[in-house]
Amino acid sequence: MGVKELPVLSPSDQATPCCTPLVTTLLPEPEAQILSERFAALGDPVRLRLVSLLANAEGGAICVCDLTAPVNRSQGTVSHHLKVLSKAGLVTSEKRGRNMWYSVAPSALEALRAALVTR
Amino acid sequence: MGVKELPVLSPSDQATPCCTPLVTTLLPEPEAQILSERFAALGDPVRLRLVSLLANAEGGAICVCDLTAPVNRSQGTVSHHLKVLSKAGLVTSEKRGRNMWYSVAPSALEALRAALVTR
DNA sequence: TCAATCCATCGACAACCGTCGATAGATCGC
DNA sequence: GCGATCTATCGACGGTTGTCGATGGATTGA
Repeated sequence: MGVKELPVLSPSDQATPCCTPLVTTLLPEPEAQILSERFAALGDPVRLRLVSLLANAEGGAICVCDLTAPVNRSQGTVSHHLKVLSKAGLVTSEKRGRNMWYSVAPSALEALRAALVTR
Repeated sequence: MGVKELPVLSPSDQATPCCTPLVTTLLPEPEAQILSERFAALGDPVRLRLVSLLANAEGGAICVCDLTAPVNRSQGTVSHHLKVLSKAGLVTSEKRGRNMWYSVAPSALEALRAALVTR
C-alpha cells in the first residue's frame, strides 16, 4: 500500500460517509438510507439496552453469555440483535477464547449525534 | 422503597422524561421503551427525509400537499409517516385553512442528541 | 479424547410495518 | 350551495422483524 509517511491528518478523521446534518442540509436519498438503518438499529428497546450495557461495561466490553440475562432474552435472540447493531456499525466484536466480546463504537454514536445537530 | 428525601438534583431543564444518556448510565427499561420509539421513528428513510425537508423549509413548515412529491409516496403514506413522527414528538402540526402544516420539534432532536453523548 | 461451554445460524411463527387505492369529513373559491 | 382541494383514516396486501427452540461448529478444560 505504500505508506510513505504518515499524513498529518487525513481530512476525514472519522471517515463516516453518511452523516450530513439533517437539519442544515436536505438529506439526499442514499444517505437517508444509510442513516435510517443506523437509527433503526437503535429503534428497539432490547438493542438500546444492549448498547447501554456495553457502553457502561467495565473494560468497555461484554461477552454474549453475560448479556442474555440483563435483557432477558434467549441467546439466539441476543445474538440476532448484536448482529443488527454490528451491521449498523454501532458495535464491534472480538473473539477471545470461546467468547465473543462486544463493545460500542463511540465514533458511530458521535456520527449519529452529528446528524442531529439543530440550527 | 421509601424515598426519604428528594435527591440533591434534578434541574431537568427540558422536562423530557426519557433521555438519560445511554453511555453514562445503564438505561432503565421503561426509558429504553420511550427512547427506542423515537429512534425507530427516524429509522425509515422516508421519515428521515420528511424531517430533513421540514427542517430546511423556509418558514420552518410545509403542508402535506407539498411533501408527497419530494418523497415520492402517496398522500396516504405520507400522512401515515407524519403521524409516526408526530407520535414520537419529533414534529408538530398546525391547521391553516384546509392545509396541515408540519414542522420539526428542535428540542426533540436535541433530546435525542443528548441521549447519545459519549464519555 | 471427551464432555462442556459458547455462539452464530436455522426454521417457524406471530406481530408489526410500509405501501397503495379508496373513502369521507373539512374547508375553500365561486 | 356546489364542486374542488386537502388530509386523516380505512382495509388489504406482502414483506420485514422479534422471538423461540434446536442445531452444529469452535474452543476449552479435564
